Amino acid sequence: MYERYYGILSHILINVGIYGKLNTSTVKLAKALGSTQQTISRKLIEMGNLGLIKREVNVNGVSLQLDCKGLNILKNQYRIMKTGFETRVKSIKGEVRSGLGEGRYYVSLPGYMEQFKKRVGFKPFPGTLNFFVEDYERMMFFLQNLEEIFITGFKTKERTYGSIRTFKAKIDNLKAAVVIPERARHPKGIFEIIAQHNLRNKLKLKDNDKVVITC
Amino acid sequence: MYERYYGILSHILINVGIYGKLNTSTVKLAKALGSTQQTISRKLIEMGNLGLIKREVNVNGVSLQLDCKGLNILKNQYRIMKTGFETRVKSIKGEVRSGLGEGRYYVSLPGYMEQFKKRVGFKPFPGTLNFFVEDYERMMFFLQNLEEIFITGFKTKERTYGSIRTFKAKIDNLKAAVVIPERARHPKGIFEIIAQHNLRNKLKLKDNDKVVITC
DNA sequence: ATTACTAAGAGGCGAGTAG
DNA sequence: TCTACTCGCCTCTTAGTAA
Repeated sequence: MYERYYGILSHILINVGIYGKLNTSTVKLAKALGSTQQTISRKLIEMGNLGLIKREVNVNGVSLQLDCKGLNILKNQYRIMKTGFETRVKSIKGEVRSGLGEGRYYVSLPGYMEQFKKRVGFKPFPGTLNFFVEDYERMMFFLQNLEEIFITGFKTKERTYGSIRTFKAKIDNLKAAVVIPERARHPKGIFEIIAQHNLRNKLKLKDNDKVVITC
Repeated sequence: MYERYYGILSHILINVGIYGKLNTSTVKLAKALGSTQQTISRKLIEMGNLGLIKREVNVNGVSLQLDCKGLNILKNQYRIMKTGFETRVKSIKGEVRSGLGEGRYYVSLPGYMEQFKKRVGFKPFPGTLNFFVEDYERMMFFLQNLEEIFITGFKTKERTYGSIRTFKAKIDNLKAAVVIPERARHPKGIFEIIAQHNLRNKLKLKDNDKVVITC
């Protein structure tokens, strides 16, 4: 609902804020928004009738101001986006799981290992610790908080290896990184983490033990 | 451009953030967004083709993830709104001007005066100081920073008096308020400010003197 | 220069339905 | 169930043009 008016509403907002009157013309607006004079003219009339904007026509063009309803539409949209972008999850709880040993194989490949060493800040132990996170959505917002390092894929004569999304994190205050291979299919909620040492030994972890990953 | 996809894009963002995969179905999405299964299905295909989302169809429904382009669209829109809503202008420069004495008349009306006393925190001197602001847009963002008090209009036997947007501010560290009558037509950039005392006397101001209004 | 009407064509929407 | 196609309807867009 009202999405078709977002362009004009935001244009007013960014130019004169929530209280100001924007003196412009349908031609200028059309150019700014990649539309036509006729379409803008019609939309402004509609928006006026809907109570989204206050609109005054004068000899130089039109004077536009956000009206309550239009302002609320923008505010709601802003609130949604703010939640999405600014939600800060500082830590996440997981349970240790056994993987299939694939992580060990991939991490140990020089094509990945060299990039980890150079860009993540440690030479990873050739193996991954798998863990399960109950609240997948929360995990995603946790990842948004972490510094992302993009490990690029590579090719050998035999096959292609995909890229790996890598997020710097900490486990028990040890430097670590959550790794999400572009192509790998884990069951939902299963993630992998790498660190300089064998985490199972170093932290004395066994399956189903609780772990906390932090920023 | 792409406004028609904002609903779906924001829905993904708020549910699983910028990295997550959202497991849903076209029916669920349609209900959540007030649309129909067919329309959502078609839009998802379009969005996939446009590179806005990564889309996987499975037996339970669809799995959706923001793709670079879709994420950038959201980020741009967010940036625009953030600028519009969060721009913080702490002070504004103006030059003293002479008004037409209307301010004096209106402020002194009991219908307004009582509200000022009760809600703005001082009994205003019956007169306004007019000032001119070069950067109208900046002034609007300055106003956004101030506490707004809405002074409602009233009727007498003779006529109707409109409402006055009132913003608490300071001039030379004195409590004051910028007043913008709903109906009054000032030339662009001309504003009025009220305070407990006669500002022209108290601050020894004459026309064209510089003043600074602060939060 | 403006805004905005008209009319025709483009394109989105959703009921029905296949797979 | 699910997705997604077809097709009729209707809305939106835009060129032309009036005021």
